[in-house]
Amino acid sequence: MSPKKLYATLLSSFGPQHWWPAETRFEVVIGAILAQQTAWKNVENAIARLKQKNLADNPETLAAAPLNTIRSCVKCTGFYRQKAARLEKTAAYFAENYPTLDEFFEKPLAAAREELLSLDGVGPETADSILLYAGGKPVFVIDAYTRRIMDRALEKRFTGYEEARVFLEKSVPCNAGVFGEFHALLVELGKRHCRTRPVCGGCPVEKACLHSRRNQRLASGAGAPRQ
DNA sequence: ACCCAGGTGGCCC
DNA sequence: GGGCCACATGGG
Repeated sequence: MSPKKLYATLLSSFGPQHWWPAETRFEVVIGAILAQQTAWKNVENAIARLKQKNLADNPETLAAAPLNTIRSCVKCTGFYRQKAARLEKTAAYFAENYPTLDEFFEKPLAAAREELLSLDGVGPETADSILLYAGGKPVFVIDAYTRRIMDRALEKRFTGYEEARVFLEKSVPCNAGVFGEFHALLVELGKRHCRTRPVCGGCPVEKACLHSRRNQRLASGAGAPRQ
């Protein structure tokens, strides 16, 4: 199946996902860091706590907040000592250089991307999430779901992040709205299927259903695939 | 009592 | 480039 076909299939079965769930650009930045290796529900919780203390409004206030306060807010997302420190440092960087974030996103894409990647705790996926969902830049976000689905549904393997990104960016119209929707749909597919059930019925993309490590193990011999 | 979650950085070969 | 580890809470 081609990526384009996969996109069409997912869009018609799941409908638009309206990502990224955030009220401001800065909330996207915060959420992108907090969402690492964590269920989104925990991120919502953490952002709600930050907002309650008015710490999610702008980089300055977050940068000025006591580390322990940030920790207590983000504890529910795991890796909370790391994440609190990285949030504070990232906030300090923007507060110092681009207080409103607007000037940052006016920069050329490549320059903005490199700058994000230089921040502690911001790797390729986090950087691209910020560029795409906060900045409206046409970059495709590659996450674990996307890789597994590419492996199994498209039977395509990539050597690294960049190769996967370029491939997906070329697979559909180069448009931030389309990229964002496609990525959100891939995550939705991953979330709905196969987390608890090795084989799911009614999946719009059957081959994508065996994508977790556990399910691959179950499917590849040891366990008889049940139905 | 496991396994997994919308990763990243450090270190090794 | 690839493999392994630490980071840590919350839900299935």
